[in-house]
Amino acid sequence: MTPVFAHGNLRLYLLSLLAESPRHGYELIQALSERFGGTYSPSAGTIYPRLSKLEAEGLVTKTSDGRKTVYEITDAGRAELAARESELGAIEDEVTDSVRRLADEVRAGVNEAMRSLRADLASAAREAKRGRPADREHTSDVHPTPRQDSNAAVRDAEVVLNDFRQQMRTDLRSRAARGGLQDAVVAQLRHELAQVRANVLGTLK
Amino acid sequence: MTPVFAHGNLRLYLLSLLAESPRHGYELIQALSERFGGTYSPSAGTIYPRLSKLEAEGLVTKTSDGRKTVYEITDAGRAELAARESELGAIEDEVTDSVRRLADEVRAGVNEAMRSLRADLASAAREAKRGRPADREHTSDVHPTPRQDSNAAVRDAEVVLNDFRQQMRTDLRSRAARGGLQDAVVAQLRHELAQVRANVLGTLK
DNA sequence: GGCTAACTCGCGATATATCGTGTTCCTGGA
DNA sequence: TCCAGGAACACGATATATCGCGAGTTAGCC
Repeated sequence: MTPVFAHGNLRLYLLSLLAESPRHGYELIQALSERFGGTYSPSAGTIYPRLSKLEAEGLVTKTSDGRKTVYEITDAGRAELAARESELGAIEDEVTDSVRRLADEVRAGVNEAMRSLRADLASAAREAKRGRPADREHTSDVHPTPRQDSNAAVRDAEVVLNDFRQQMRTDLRSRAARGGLQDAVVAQLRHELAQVRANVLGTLK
Repeated sequence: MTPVFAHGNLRLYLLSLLAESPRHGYELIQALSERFGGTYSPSAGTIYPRLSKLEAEGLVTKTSDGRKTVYEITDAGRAELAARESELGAIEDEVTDSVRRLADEVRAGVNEAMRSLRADLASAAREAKRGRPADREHTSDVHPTPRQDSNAAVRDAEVVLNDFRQQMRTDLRSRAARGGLQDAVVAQLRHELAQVRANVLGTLK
């Protein structure tokens, strides 16, 4: 993965941010993210080691303040910054370019497309292990293209089933909370659901 | 945003993971992510408070080991888990459903589409300024108040509901796999379930 | 029995820090 | 002058912990 900041550039950029005002680490991450339209969010693993280094070099000072750690630029830091101010504009342009390229890659990426498929696979694996009849419906689908079109009906059915279960649960629970829930009701539910299943199975045949 | 784990479910699920083997917090996050096909990755802010709570309740123990903090289930934890083992299957299914729905939303989402645009806007602004250029499963409370009696029926009902859902799902999916599942069947299912609910509600009154 | 105030919970956001990998840069010796 | 080895660097992954919001649940009062 091509880094957004080239060798030494982040160091200088952090210094320029701290020249505006003292900040703590997380604020610097946010500031960077904001400056590049939310597209680039440097990870903590990028920022904190750099800040430690800057401190070791005497360009910033660290002040612990409760949960936060405020960093402040020193005179030496300001001097360093002044000496290399001309580089800053170029750095910003470079970063903007990198970030734009990254965004394009993400947009074209297939990354997100397989998520629901993977969820199905995981659940199928789990069901198989539990000894239930595994429903391997999607496992043969090699293509990342989601099966939602061909299976819209199945999906609808799942929503129907799930909603029903949620509602019944709420009903029964609130009933149990005030008064008791008789076993007879549960028996009735069991019976009626068995009936529903038989009916649907009949239609399918 | 609808939570993936319903009220109290994460607590139980974490316990079940720790029953398999002691783990540290980050491992639990990974384990959860793995179980749901990488689709659901609980944040640290979800896991650590829950672990602290479990520790305060005496269901797990915390052992600091260098950079890591290993959590281990206690006998009390195992007891709690055993008492509610029947709920685990339902929880897994629920989570799978939630996650699938979430994935569908993301897939349909426009989120990523504006990124590079925003990067452009941010850079333009900068140049201008530069002057030129699930439901509720719950129940086991924090306080070990034994009231299993009123809950036994609810538990039974939950098992009934879950089994039904599981079976119907398998039925419908295998049907969809060989031939098509007509919308009419889904409509029928919806209708019949509404009827069942009305009947049960009638009995409750 | 009904209502609501208090409490619990899931979770993203906030906050910090280290480690390992792959790359780039720089320096001293051939 | 060239180039090899090491230092410096950017960064994702690893690791932990707290805060506050919104939604769900319960307990207690009437």
